[in-house]
Amino acid sequence: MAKKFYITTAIDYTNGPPHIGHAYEKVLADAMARFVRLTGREVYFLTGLDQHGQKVQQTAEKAGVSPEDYVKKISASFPALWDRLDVRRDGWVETTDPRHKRIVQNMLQQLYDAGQIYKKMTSGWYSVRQEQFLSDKDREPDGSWGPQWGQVEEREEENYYFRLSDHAAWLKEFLAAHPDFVFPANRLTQLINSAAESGGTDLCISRPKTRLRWGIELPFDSDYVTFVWFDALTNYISFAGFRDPDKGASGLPAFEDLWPCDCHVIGKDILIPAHGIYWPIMLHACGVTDADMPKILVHGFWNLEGRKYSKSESVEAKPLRVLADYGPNAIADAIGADGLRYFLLAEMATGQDADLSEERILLRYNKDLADILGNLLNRTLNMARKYLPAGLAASDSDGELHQGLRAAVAALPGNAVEAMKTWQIHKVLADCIDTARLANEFIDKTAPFKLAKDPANAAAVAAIMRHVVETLAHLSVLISPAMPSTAKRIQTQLGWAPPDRFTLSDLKWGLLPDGHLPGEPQPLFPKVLPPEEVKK
RNA sequence: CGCGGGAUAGAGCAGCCCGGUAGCUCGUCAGGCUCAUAACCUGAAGGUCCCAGGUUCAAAUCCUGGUCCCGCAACCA
Repeated sequence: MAKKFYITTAIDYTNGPPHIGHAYEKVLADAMARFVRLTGREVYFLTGLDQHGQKVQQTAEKAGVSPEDYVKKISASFPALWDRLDVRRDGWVETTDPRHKRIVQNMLQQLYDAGQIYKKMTSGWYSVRQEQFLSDKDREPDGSWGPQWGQVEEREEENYYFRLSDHAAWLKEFLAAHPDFVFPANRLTQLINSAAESGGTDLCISRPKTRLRWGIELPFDSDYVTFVWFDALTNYISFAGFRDPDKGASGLPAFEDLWPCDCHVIGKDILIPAHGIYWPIMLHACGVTDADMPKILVHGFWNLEGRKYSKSESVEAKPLRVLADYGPNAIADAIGADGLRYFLLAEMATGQDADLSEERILLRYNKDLADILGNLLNRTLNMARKYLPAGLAASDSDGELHQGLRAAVAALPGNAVEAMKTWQIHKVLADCIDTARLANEFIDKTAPFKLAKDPANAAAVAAIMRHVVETLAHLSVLISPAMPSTAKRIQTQLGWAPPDRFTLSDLKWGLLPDGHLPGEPQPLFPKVLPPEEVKK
């Protein structure tokens, strides 16, 4: 079998319900996966949850429940949201999964046997109240420990360390030789600089069970668990079927069909050091070759209303008029799952930061989706049914405006493929909306609603309607990675659907046959207006 | 001189790599249209492209210096 396109997201930490950043990353990866499928390639999309760790243990204790029960409860809210948002995953990660635990222990044992893991005593400042060691970052500006830490004392602790330093030189060479390891390029630069400064430090990979019991036990010392690095990063490989002892029976995919991963979709906060330094070195130390290293796409962050509000002393946060809050569920309540997907994907240039504000959310939805795209479909179907009761008809009527629209539509698939080489999905969407604008202009300028008054213009009207309906059919396919259910709704109304195994290269003028009768128009995106604007 | 990003019309952004009339969306103003979700289409006003130098026939774009904003800095998500 040909290698599938293997795409993953960061796994979400289950110490709270999902927020907009979680949703963006999953929607982005899902749209990428759908786009690649549309080009005809098989895809495996993996996402899931990081359930271990100190914060979960502490939060659970505070709530008076076991970590197992707490995780179970919080974990459910993630897949529920992904279902709602049409995030179609092929595999699902839960780090408490015994199949995962087995591989983590296998890798740790291998590295231990190879002398890559050793035990060392270190000392540091420990907060008794928070049950954690503190770093200099936790100090107050004057160097003291803040009152939130309670009593702070110097403590000694023995832990296991991974010989990161052995591989620092390899990593530098690897990064220099593989500029496509990280996208966008500026993130790679940052990583290379960061790797160049690194060197001597090894990575602490354990916690004594006295302090943290909620994790995967070290296979060579039952008094310790491993945490975050070997626990979470390894999901990309364990759930891809790496060293699967029950191949075929485990329910995991065949590793050779997936690896190396084509794209780890992650946020900019976890590139350095986790995904850019630890992860490739872990893989390298376990014997993964340079040619089999994964690739990484780094996306930006959503800032809440320009982040100015939290800083300025005038704390007057803008009151929300339509949204209950800025959580993904509240936004989807207002503008639908595809409305949210569209906003997230269109508003953020992949890799950059963007602002989250109610104003922008409503603008994107009401303008792009309702006025431009939705209204285009609506007016088109109304006219088609009125003027072409016998369905689409052949016509040799043509003109510059017709040619212009055809040329714009014909350019869409190629432009989309080009833009998606660097995952610029916002460009694909902007292109689609621009084409819908052009179709609106085409209608206004050719004025079929005037021509239709005289039966002598039948051929001209037929040509115009054919052009707009074809345009809409093309657009429905091109927006489908970003808005899968909207694509289906458009196609239902058009009375057309792409046949099985339809790919982008099949997207050519002439999708709809003569005699085709478009369906009933239904508003795709009802306007969502703030209360004071509904007045009339 | 720790690293990286940003500064372009009232707002949000593109253009910068590969110099050549400063562009898009929203908002504002005026007009058109009526098939359509009070939607659509056309036109206008609005900018010292952060500052100061330099290179050039020509700089938003290239070079140097500076200012301000944001993020990250390798033992704990």
